[in-house]
Amino acid sequence: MERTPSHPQVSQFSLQQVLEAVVDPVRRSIVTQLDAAGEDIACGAFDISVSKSTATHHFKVLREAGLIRQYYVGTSRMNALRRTEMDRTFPGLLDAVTTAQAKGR
Amino acid sequence: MERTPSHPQVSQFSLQQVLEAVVDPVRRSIVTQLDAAGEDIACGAFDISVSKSTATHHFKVLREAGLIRQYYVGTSRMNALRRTEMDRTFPGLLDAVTTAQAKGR
DNA sequence: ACATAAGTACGATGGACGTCAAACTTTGAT
DNA sequence: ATCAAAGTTTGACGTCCATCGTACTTATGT
Repeated sequence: MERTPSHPQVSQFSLQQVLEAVVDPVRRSIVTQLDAAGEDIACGAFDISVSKSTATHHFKVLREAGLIRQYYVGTSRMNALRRTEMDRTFPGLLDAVTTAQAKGR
Repeated sequence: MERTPSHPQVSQFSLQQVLEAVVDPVRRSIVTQLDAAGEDIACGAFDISVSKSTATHHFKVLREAGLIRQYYVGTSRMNALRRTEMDRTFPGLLDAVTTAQAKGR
């Protein structure tokens, strides 16, 4: 188990990767829940409808796209939305997604 | 050949469909070129690197997502960006995509 | 009428991706 | 020491999708 997962730097963010991340409904739901909560959430505390191994996969995709930051607290892996950095790189993108999601689209 | 293709109404736009449309590099390039041109462009006048049949497929996906409007002029099929309607439905989304694209991400 | 131009329609194909189960690792609690 | 909790890793599987070539349609020009 890799205890210190690697995160991309802001300079490495790519639109392609971010779009590929948020195009999946499960991953978009994760982002939305993180955004709505306003605080970090453990992997197991999300309301998602897939198996644990699939969830791990989704978190990895989100992390590698730069959308979330992950760190361990005991056996739990916490997830933080990298909002500021995303907003700086792709202004309006995250807002557009979370807003549309909140409106039921 | 269907001469009057159907376009979705604004009320039918879905974030999922729009994201699925713009996640493809070729389709995103089409949107970007349309946005940059500021005028309608015929299918054949785009700078794309796929075959004609594949291009047709991409235009169809964009049309069904509500991103473009298509109409015939002679044998040419013109494409118009549905900017206003998109902006009203998903504020900031199109801007975020085209801006990031223009900045080379 | 005939030829050309511009797309469309229809399979077929190959690769990518979401999904899961099973086995494993690490940490914390009893 | 043991056990349970929380994720990870690996491999496999099915499906979806971007792509293409070929054949077809419609309109324009000669």
